[in-house]
Amino acid sequence: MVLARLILGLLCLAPMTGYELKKHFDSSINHFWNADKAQIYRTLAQLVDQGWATVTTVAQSNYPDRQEHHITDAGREALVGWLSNGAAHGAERDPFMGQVFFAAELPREDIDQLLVERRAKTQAILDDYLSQREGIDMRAAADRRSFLMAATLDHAIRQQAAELEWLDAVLEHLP
Amino acid sequence: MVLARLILGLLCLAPMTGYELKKHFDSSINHFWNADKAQIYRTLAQLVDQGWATVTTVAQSNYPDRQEHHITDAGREALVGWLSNGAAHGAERDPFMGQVFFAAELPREDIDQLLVERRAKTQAILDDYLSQREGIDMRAAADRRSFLMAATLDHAIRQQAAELEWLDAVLEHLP
DNA sequence: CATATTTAGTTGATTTTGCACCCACTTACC
DNA sequence: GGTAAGTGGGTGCAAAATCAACTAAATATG
Repeated sequence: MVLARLILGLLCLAPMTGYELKKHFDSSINHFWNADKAQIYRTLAQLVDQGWATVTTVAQSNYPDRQEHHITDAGREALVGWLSNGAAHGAERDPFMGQVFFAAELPREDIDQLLVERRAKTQAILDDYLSQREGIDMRAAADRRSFLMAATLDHAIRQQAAELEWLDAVLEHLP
Repeated sequence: MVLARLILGLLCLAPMTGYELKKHFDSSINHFWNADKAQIYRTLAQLVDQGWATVTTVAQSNYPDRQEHHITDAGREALVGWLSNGAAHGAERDPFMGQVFFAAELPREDIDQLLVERRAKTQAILDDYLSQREGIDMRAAADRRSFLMAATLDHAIRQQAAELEWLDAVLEHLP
């Protein structure tokens, strides 16, 4: 399961609660993965069952107890195992492309609307990624870890930019 | 469900068997969606239950009977309904980007290997898309339906090309 | 002549996902 | 002072997706 590995990756950076993991998914990881809260907690439980993580309850003065999850050596091994084997390069699912593929069933104005709406959303996402990118210290990107993390964001930026160009081309040439 | 709409879209082009649908997914649609055989047959059954498609058994001399699925008017309505509402623009899941994000756990040579392998796969996929693209009659793309279908392939080509450029940039600048 | 591959469809088990809830307590805002 | 948002953790359920096997006949390939 991919989600399990991503969680292991994050736990490898620091011990964390499910709640904190969810925040990471929604902020740092959102450009290439998203995860449901419930799924994160369930996967964490699995990781503990498998011996890839351990939990320690840390009491706090005001807030609820933290269920801090720590990666184990076995967990690190599993992560490295996943990283080393170049996975399947499949899936690539995009419902919007499905809509475009069959859009000829719509009247012309509705097709334009579909594309224009998508353009706005894509632009918004691109802007979001660009502002995330600005927040990254370029000196820090000299170290390999930060460089690679920033690189995935760059990838997302390139993808969104390419999609914008494509949308404009389609809007222009649509017969 | 997205799959149900995609199947409706294909049935809209011509009545088909589950087997033929699977072939379409593996050839014409593969650049933005893939579907399991079992799932296609189950979704077809659902479509019939919902009244969005009908089945007629067509006997053949040599081969097994064809369960030909025809879209109904209600099915066409459902398809158009899906096409008109600009869906959520979410998901964007890419396990490989997860591997890159955490690749710093690997020794330098293994990171290079990960990227180089991916480069080869991406190039192969791009070549495949490009050869599919060659097979498209440009005169036919003057009609709107063919244009839009070809456009989704162009999108995939742009995405793969952008990924290649990105991979090269990462390979070059990785500290 | 034997072994794949193609056509066509089906079943079962399991996993993964998504959605909607629920708890309890604290701090911030108007 | 009340209502929202944040911290932290969960449950239950259903839909969707995946994997693997199994049926069965015909045709193509070596």
